[in-house]
Amino acid sequence: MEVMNRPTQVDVARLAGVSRATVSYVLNGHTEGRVPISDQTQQRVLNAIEELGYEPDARAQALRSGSTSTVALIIPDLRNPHFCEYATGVEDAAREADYHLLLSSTTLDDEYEVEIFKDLARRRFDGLIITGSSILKSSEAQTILARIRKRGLPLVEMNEFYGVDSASSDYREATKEVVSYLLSLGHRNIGFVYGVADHELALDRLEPFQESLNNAGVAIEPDLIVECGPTIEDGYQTALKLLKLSHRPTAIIAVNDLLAISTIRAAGDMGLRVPDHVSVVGFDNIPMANYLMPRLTTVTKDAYTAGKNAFEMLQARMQTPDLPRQVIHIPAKLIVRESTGPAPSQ
Amino acid sequence: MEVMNRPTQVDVARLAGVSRATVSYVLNGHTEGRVPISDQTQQRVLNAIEELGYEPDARAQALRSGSTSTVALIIPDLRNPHFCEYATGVEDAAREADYHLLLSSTTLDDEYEVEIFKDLARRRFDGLIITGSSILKSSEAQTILARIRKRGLPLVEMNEFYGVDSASSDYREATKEVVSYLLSLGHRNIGFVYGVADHELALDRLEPFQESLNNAGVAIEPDLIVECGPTIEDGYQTALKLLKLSHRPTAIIAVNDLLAISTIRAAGDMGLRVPDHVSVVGFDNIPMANYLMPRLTTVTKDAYTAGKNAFEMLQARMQTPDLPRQVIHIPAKLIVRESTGPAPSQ
DNA sequence: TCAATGTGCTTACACGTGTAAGGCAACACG
DNA sequence: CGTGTTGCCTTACACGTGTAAGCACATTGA
Repeated sequence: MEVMNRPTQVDVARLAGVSRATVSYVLNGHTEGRVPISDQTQQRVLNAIEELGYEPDARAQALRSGSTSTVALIIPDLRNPHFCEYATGVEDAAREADYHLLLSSTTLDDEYEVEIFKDLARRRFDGLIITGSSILKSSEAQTILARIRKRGLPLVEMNEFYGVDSASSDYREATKEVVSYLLSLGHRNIGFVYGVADHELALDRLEPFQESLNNAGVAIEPDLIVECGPTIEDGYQTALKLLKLSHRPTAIIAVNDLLAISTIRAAGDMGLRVPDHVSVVGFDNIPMANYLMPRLTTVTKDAYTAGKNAFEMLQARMQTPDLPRQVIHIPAKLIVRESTGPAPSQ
Repeated sequence: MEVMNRPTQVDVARLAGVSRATVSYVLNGHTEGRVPISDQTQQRVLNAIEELGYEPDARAQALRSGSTSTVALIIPDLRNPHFCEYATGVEDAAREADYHLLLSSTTLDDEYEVEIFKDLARRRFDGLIITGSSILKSSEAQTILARIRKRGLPLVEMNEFYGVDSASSDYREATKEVVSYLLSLGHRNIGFVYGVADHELALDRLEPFQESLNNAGVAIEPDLIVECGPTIEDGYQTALKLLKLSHRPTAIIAVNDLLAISTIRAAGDMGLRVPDHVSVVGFDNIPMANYLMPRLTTVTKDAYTAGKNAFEMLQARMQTPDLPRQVIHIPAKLIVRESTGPAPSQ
């Protein structure tokens, strides 16, 4: 098949019998004040455009105007519905503002993270949203980030690791709420499934967890806190391990809903019912949490509006770069459903 | 904060005391054969690059070279794990080949679909992968698509609606397998939750379903086939409706796993146990299907490798545009787990 | 009648890059 | 000494666009 080059303004101009600049003016609607073009000529140009199926070249426009109408989004894992929610929020907001989304997922792979980030830096986009900030640990990535910031490129982060704009919703307060809720149900042996790609990423859950137990005078068993990978299977294996302990936990907190799902499954496979024998709490309130068996007790973080907020923030910064630092905290709170109940008397 | 323009080759050249072309040659490694550059000069250039933190401008490169190293992917819904799997496959393959991903989700909204598509057409990318082809129904979108194809832009579709390259995995055979499996378990009253954004999108499940029942001499009750929206909640409501029928189905097929999840939930809310009272089958085999309560009987479609395949196909086409039409069928087959069982004797 | 003001269009430059073609010195060979 | 040849670098064009500046002509006002 013959590859046919797409038409440019030159082609349109030739067909309409005018200069290329005229085409550009017609396209951009500068035909009123500054550079008047007669209705007749405009019509000829428009006809030619129609006939050739001309579409402006976004690359040339980007080069010329400096703006790409693209924002880049880096998320840790496309497979986690939570981040998809977030991405959807960003995308919808971006679409509304006529921006495109350049999406990269680091697929939770440290090796690639820096690579992706470096590669992304070569691209031109008008703004960048970073979620899982483990990317930024490598010194190489740090250098690039410093450059980006120096250049004044709008940057929004989901967590609050850098001094840039952030639409964050940390789970600190909510985690305390979770723990005191479980304590009030009589649980004293609480397991913690810490499945993350990067340790720092979920400290807002681990730290208040330990702190709350301390404050309540409950001893923290180190082997009840198990660090593992971020996949469903990781969560499953870890939960199995926890439930096989001699001092088996009566409640398990998983750092996200995905892991909570496989924790419930693990309990089931050991003949334990949720919540009768074990209570399970997740985080993120992914859309399906309310449709599972049992319905999942979890912590909201409206990822969709968080994503929307992040983009809007980015947009504000793009419009007025001199804005003071923006910070939004998105409130998170415990949602009690069916996966938690009183500690078994035993 | 002062917005600082990023350095260009001109800046590097000035600092290194050479011409801009020299910088370009050093950057592209043409220093051996065609345009030799002395080691000393190369070093000066590299130092200047380092000092300024120069990174080539992807826009200019794209304009100059004609290639954007970007492929666009349109998926119907970022919120459905199935499509996320697919997107992850595409992304991984793309990354490996040093391509970027411009991701658009139509968010299942007809109004936006055409808009997105038109908008995307203005962008330059080296290839396009389309999944849910309802986009292509509007005549406007058709025109654009025709142009794209005429221009010879590599195009891969997931379904097989257009005569282009396709990495499809239709569910026709697998659906027959599902029905005969359910029939063998004694089910005669089988419900069908048809939750899709676009009717055509799941005909590969509806048609063989009806056909198989016909062939088996089982009457098709029209009210057992319920069309609904694609969200979890849609599936939940629809399943409730089905289960409240006087001739309540003993098995329900949902067109995807997401809807199957909420179908199971609906059964639970009506006091029906799965699979004892009702059997449920989904499609797509999303990663969590094997971790649900009960584990979901579903139909595989390895979305991840499907995505990978789609990209590889696209790449083959990009490298050699004259390739004959490529078609891959990804095999799909029934996976029996825990959500199906013998029809209740009643 | 002649400058001043529109009107309608064109010519020309810039954005940052890749690369063909050309120039200039040094050196080898007859 | 004249004529390649080689090594190193520069000048110049092209990609497709937006827009400032300029040019030709008609119309107006004194």
